[in-house]
Amino acid sequence: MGLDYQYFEQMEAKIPKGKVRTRFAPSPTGYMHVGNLRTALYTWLIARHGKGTFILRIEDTDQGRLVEGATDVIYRTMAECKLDHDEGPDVGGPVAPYIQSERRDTYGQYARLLVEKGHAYYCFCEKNETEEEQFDKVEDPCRSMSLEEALAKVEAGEPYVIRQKIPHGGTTIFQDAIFGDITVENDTLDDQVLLKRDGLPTYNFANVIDDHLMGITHVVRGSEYLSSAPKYNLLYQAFGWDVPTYVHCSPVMRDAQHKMSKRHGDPSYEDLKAQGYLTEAILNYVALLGWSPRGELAEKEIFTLDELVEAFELTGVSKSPAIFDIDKLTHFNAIYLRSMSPEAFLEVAAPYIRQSVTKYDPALIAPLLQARCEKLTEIPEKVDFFDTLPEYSVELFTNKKSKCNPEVSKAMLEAVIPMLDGITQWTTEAIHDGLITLAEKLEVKNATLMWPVRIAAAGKSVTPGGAVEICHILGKEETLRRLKLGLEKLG
RNA sequence: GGCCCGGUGGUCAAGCGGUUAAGACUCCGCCCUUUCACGGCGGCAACACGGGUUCGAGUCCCGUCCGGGUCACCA
Repeated sequence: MGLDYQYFEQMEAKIPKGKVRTRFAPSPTGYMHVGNLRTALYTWLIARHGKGTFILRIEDTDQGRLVEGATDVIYRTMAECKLDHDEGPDVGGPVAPYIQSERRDTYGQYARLLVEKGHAYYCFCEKNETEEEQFDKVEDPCRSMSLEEALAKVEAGEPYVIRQKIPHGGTTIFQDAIFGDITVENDTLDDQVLLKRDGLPTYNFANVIDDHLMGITHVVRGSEYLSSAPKYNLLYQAFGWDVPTYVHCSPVMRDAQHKMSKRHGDPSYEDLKAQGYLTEAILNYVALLGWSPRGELAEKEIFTLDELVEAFELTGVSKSPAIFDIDKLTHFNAIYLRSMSPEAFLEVAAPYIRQSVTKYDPALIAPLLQARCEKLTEIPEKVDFFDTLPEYSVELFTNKKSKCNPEVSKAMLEAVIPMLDGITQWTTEAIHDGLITLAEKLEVKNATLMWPVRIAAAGKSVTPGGAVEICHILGKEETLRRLKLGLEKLG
């Protein structure tokens, strides 16, 4: 089983060089964590900021965890977020394939190359079944086995794994763009499994091989991998390869001690969308969870994707974990909602309006909502009174600030009904002018007249829009019907 | 337990030896007003602790405490 050196030369020859290349490498689990999304964003941002290449790679080496349709979620999310990739399983590229399960042979080749170089060895030990509380490092007997003996066992069909041979003694220093230089004693490192018994690589090994072979210049990942980084360095050194820039990001937390996780019911990107959040708002918020702009831009919070590309610098990435604050996301969402053009808002709001309104045109209702909702999902409840007047209590006619009580309200409605009945052109202007003029005539505050009208028209104490807008949308006939009903209620 | 990392208001955070320690969210007032919002103005609230170094320390060093990560043939 000699090694095919030409193979390695060919692989090396394909590696693109000279510009920034980053990769987002999710394992297909079926949903996008907020933390994952942020990693994807930062990775994409580094590539775009550096006018480089962004690659999508699928890490599916865990055969036991494959989920049907899971890669689709990744493609869809990336597309929705406009985090476009230049190379990947779907679009191809110079260093294809971009799915790890299709690169199986490569990992085996490189693992054996490493054995030959003396930096890895075959291990035939039985799987260590979860030894609890066993922290002590023990020397693997296979480490000192001769290569001839090991190869003979392999020939004989004995199952094996390939382990990294960590040097005894000495220290390894690795540099991280966020955390700086970190030094560790080699003796604290384990002889990591590189190639599993099933012939597939471990995550760590596959990463090193792929990142090198794909010419990745910046490796962005979660800080949970920080402690395995020295082993990566040793691997790069063993192969004689350049070490890429590491960018370790601290996790997005649900509270001070727990990472956000699907298990605990924390929302994924998809969940947030379903809760009425806009993609742009989610991205903007997530960008600022663990990164903040420097200098002049330090106070800026609202960023378009293009602005992020321009402003994003590694120096602004935080070392400490950040707690996800749904209230602040909600605030960002409200800002995005309000800043949309009326047409754009109508488009996103219409489906929600239609959930509870069928008799009236969403285009008339949407303008009342734009400044009044923080999430799209709040809409149906806010406008439910349009289709059907809810049951309501006469108590609603009492309002201190508007100087209203049932008695006053009754008088107001008695004056309003004939006035509205006389309007021929049912426009907001006509209704507004009619009511204002009437208030003047009756010598009452506008609020005193408006309050009972709105209550009778909507049957709710809090409504989007005021009396004028609501009456206008309801139409003359329905308005008069409701006001008369209110009057009856007031006896 | 070993090793690694982190620690500015409740939350996100700026700060790079000298500042009245920014800003945003939340919360609370006030103004605007046709309810509620929007908008405007104002307010509450922080350098984990102890030692150094220095004329001077949130900023540098050491220790303590607290939190996180990791120690898989999972990623």
